[in-house]
Amino acid sequence: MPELPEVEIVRQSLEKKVKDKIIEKVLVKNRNLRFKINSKFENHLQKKKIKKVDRFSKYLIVLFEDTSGFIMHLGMSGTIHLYDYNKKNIFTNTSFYNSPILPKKHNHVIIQFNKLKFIYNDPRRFGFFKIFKNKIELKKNFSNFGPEPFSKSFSANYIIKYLKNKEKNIKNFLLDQKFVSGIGNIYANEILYNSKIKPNRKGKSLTKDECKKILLFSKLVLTKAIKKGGSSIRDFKNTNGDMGKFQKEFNVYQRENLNCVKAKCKGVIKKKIISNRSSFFCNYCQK
DNA sequence: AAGAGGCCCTGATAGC
DNA sequence: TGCTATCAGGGCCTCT
Repeated sequence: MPELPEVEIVRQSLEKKVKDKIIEKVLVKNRNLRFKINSKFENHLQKKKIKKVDRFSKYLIVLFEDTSGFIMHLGMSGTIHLYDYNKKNIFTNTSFYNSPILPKKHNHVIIQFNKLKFIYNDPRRFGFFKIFKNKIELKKNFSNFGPEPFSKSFSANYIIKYLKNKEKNIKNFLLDQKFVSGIGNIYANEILYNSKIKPNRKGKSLTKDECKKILLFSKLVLTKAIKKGGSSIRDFKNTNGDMGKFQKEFNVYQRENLNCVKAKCKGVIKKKIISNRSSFFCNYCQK
């Protein structure tokens, strides 16, 4: 599920539930996620009071009062489920619903608060948890990352300079977290559609004007997605509550062979695999 | 050294 | 209680 907008939605709703709560008990059922969960993980979390839930790129950052904490990544299939003992309901990062049904398989990490249970579920196990002792240790994790699209340092000049003389295609740059942090496959496709640039264009082939469009639409598409509650695709058919709504606004993603949504455009959305990821684009209005 | 491709893993779906 | 192939919102590692 998670690109930057989805992770931000999770962050907002998770923080409301766990802020100022004290961790009573931690149970790791399976340490073998993307990276093996540190053997000190349980002790590190024990009795800590949560000050804040932060986010960088697609990473959630749970901060304790003593400036230590842990990083969480949801990978491709990670979901968070919170069981509220008072309200007897469950919040997940994919939807809100009242049925007290929790997934049965793949519940790898359980964090117990007073009257609240946090469950991390991840079938594919591409997600991970990583503890940090202080701010410096936290920052180290992101030292190789490029700016987020909203950051001031993600500027037209930065993009122009970065893409100069580069052979790699622009789609891969948008997915490259060293270039820009937080964009994944859905939004890369949508940003390129809005910018009217074909995904296979080489970095060095982009004009200054096109670089400015990349800048503008990176911000715009992600902002709009956050406002819409992110994108919910697949696996939500059994739930009734709030889902993300941005999937209704996809212009190209998963729209293979459909007509371009742009008025008067005669184009058709094509699908092409670029670096093992599906790329969708209009064969007419994207140049 | 930049860039392409393989791979980690499970589950849903389409096609046979 | 069919089987098999393909694909999925990520990103690290290896090879050239």
